[in-house]
Amino acid sequence: SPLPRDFFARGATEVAPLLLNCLLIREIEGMRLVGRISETEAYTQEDPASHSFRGSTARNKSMFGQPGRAYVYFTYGMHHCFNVVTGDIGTGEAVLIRAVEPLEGLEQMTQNRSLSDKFVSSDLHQFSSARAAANKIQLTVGPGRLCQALKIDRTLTGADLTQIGGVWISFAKPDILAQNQIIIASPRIGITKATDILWRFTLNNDPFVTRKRL
DNA sequence: ATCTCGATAGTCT
DNA sequence: GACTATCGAGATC
Repeated sequence: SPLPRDFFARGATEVAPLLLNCLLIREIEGMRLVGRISETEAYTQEDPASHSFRGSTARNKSMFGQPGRAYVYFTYGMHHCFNVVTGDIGTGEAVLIRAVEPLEGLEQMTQNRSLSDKFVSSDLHQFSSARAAANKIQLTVGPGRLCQALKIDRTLTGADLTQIGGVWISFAKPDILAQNQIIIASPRIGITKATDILWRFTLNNDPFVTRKRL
């Protein structure tokens, strides 16, 4: 079931770690693609690294809108990045989803990523091999990669993530506390400002992260 | 395992 | 005109 609006109506730094292990669900063309969120980053309005730092613009205005909706931007001329808007209306905050573990629809994700059919379909049979894990990482680990795998682009900006259908987010599975997992905070990736702030969140011993060294 | 670099187009100064 | 919340290939160790 979807996370409620209240979940997102808090600061990005609070929401970002809580999104770990929640399910990102994409429903498109009669298909259902599911990933477990494994890496997030918080961006706030007072944060020089944030798109919202210099105020609302045509591109980032959804960051200042209703919490629980999507902000998807296009960068480096070829990649999309998927964000979850947080905080009260009028505050420019969001959580960047940097990686998920692919759970459902792996064959479709493989096609969306333009990877060879053998690449993942062989994994379905050799499920626990190291090769299978490495291939899954290629599928959805990285903000640009997961958007390509889940067919997420700018047209989804403003999509309501608290409502089933299109793109939405479901409660954590498994529950972080129940699993005795530890949340790790580390510097955000790919930015040049505010690099000392530890607003990137991952779980200990989770292989579905963009960098092993933290 | 870690690095360097090029691709490519939208956004903002 | 400069920069970019990235990725993949190729070089180098």
